[in-house]
Amino acid sequence: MPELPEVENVKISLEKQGFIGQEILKVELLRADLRVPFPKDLPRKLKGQTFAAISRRAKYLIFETEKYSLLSHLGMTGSWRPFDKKLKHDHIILHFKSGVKLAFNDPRRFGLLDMIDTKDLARSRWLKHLGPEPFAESFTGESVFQGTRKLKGPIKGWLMDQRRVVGVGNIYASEALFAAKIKPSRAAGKITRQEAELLVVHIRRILTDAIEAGGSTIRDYRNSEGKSGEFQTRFLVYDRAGEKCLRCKDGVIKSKVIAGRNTFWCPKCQR
DNA sequence: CTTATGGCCTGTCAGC
DNA sequence: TGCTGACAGGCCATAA
Repeated sequence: MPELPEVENVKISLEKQGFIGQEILKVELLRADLRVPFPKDLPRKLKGQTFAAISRRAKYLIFETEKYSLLSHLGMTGSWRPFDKKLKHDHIILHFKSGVKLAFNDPRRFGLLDMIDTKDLARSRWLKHLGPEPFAESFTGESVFQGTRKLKGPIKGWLMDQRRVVGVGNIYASEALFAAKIKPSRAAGKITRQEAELLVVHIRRILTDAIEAGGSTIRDYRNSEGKSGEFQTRFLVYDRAGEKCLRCKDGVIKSKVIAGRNTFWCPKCQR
């Protein structure tokens, strides 16, 4: 579900609600697993710890304590919210010393929770294969150009491959390629240096705008205060199949499954 | 190494 | 009003 802007907004909203500095008194597990089993020692390791920071790496949200980190992935439908009353699909509830509680809810259960020693985070099985953050200095037009040479798969798949660059999922891949005027089906290896440069600029711009707009809500996404995003009102191609292109006013937006997911583009102004 | 595919789950919506 | 099938913002294992 959530891509980088959505996860970033969950992080911001959790910070805003004062979850940093909260000491965990009790961990209430309502089931044994999500995408993978919860570590058996998860409650024992969390109990007595205090959240020192909440961070994001790629689409992972990480609650850091001095010793351990609770790493979470929202999958398609995961959400964190201050616990008030039990809802269907609540899977874990953290009880804090202040009396406040925090619940993780995930209907489809594509999400993930794991406990990792904070010092080992970057080397963990979840984070070690990840590519650069889109805002990292190392992510440049030149690095995209070099990293795509000779690849035959579609550029859209490359963008969504978290080993290449993180945080871009199905929606923002279509939007960024539209902005850069590149057809999603084009072989990654055929992207020119100039196009790679444009792509980086637009990925950053779109992600930045989407973060500021509170992310995109198609259906499920809410931040931890229950607020929907607004960026879905500014999609230029995503979910617009059959509509006139908003840029060239001539092409009709097409859609087709590329890299395993529905993809949208303008056949007239994307090459 | 790269790329394609299937599977994990539930909920919702369109079409019958 | 059901029922069925397709589809949904992600990721991983597997196979070719």
